[in-house]
Amino acid sequence: MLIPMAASHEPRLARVAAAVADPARSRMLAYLLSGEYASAGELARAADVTAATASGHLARLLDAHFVVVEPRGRHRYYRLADADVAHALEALALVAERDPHDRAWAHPERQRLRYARCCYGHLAGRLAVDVFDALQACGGLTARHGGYVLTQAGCQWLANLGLEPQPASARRRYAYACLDWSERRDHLGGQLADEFYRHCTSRGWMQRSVGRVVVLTPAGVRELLPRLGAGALHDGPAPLT
Amino acid sequence: MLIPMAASHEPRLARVAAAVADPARSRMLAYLLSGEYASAGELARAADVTAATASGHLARLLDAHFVVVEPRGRHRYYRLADADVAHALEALALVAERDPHDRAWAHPERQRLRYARCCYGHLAGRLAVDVFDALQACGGLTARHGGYVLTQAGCQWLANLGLEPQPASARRRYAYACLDWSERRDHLGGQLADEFYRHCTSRGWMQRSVGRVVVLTPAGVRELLPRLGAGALHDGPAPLT
DNA sequence: CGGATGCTTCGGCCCGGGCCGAAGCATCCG
DNA sequence: CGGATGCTTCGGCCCGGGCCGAAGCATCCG
Repeated sequence: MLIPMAASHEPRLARVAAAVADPARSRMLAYLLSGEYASAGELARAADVTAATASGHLARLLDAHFVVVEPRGRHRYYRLADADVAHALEALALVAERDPHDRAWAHPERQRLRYARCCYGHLAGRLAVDVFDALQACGGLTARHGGYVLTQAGCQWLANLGLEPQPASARRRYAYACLDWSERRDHLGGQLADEFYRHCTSRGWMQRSVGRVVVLTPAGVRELLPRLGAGALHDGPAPLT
Repeated sequence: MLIPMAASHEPRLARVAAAVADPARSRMLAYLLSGEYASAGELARAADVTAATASGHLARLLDAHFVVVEPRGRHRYYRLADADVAHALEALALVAERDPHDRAWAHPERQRLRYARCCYGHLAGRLAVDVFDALQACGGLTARHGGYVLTQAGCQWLANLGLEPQPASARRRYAYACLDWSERRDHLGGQLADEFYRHCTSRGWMQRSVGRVVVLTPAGVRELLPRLGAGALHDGPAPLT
């Protein structure tokens, strides 16, 4: 009332929430959140409804711009529309899991997802937050037009890990803070973060597992973790699958 | 299906989303998001429903642990339950506002809220993110048991602003990354952040306005902004109310 | 080319939950 | 103490939208 934005703004908020506020749709969205993409039939099974019902729900999720679809022959593959949607879902899930706080995260699959996962070509999760923290703690990054650039100290820190970053491409953002939904913290995104992730996998420090899960290898535990400040060593899940 | 967590986890996600997925409730929540706390009658007016209807909705929001209530005589004052709830609402609002991207933020009230506001005793918003960035860029913080401690460089940076921080209290967290919903970035929370905010207000660099809004004074523009890296100077709203 | 497969559209059923007015209860205030 | 105020509880109305089976359409594959 006092704040005029409220009147025009809130119906949209309700409409967006309504897209999630159904057991079948929420199961579909959770499935996509862990899994990346899925066909309509796969989502129908995940939501435990008939294909007809699933189709209606998917039309609604498309309409709300929660998912996008790519037809491939007689299949239609759905995935979450963008990082904002994934973030909103995870923020809601955090509220949902608040009370029995450890229960849901305690599931091994979800715990691994929380520790390290892929996020649009770069690393996300607890491990990625630790990397970002370590890079910032040594003064390795300075803010520059809405993102970051590496300082001398930052280059040195990466060189110690054997990574010599490419020059910044003109076509994409070099480095920016990307919200980490599971940690409620930032990690690094952009060209530099992609290079870092590729470096880690090519050195065999981590490898892609099912869905978006990334697992740390023994080599990663030995060679990467010690570089990441005091908190990083302790409480990841068992690094081997 | 593949991921067993889905089956047990998602109904709760739907239940939480359902708490928001109603025009009247979403208007109430948005009102509390900007405004801090409100009586049942005030929320009924904000949601444009009768007191009876509002009472039902508020019971439901209480049940979902979205709000908490404090009775004060014949009034009952409601506020959002915690920062997780505020964050989830704002994450949903960002999805809702995605398409006509600048429209909602363009409202002056909301723009000021986005630039600087109070968040449980410390500063939040774009300005707070800039402060956090500046402190990290100079290597002023090191990660320590899930939070941060000041380095020598950090103490120096604060001393340049005239702030000599108190020793850490045993009873609360000293400094931690607090998710900034409007910026999708972190800012600093905890004892240190509270001291920083009090210092800024006592120096007259900023002052509390309506609701949670904090406005920067000309003194703040002159004495605080120049310390905050290159990005901070440019695009805040007009600092004077 | 024709059956199988994947998905959507259409109709019709049903129910959770949003709405209000009236009544009830507690607090406040003159 | 008694009327006014703030809020909730109770009943009863109504409708949006979730569900499925059947039918329809496109693609695939032998």
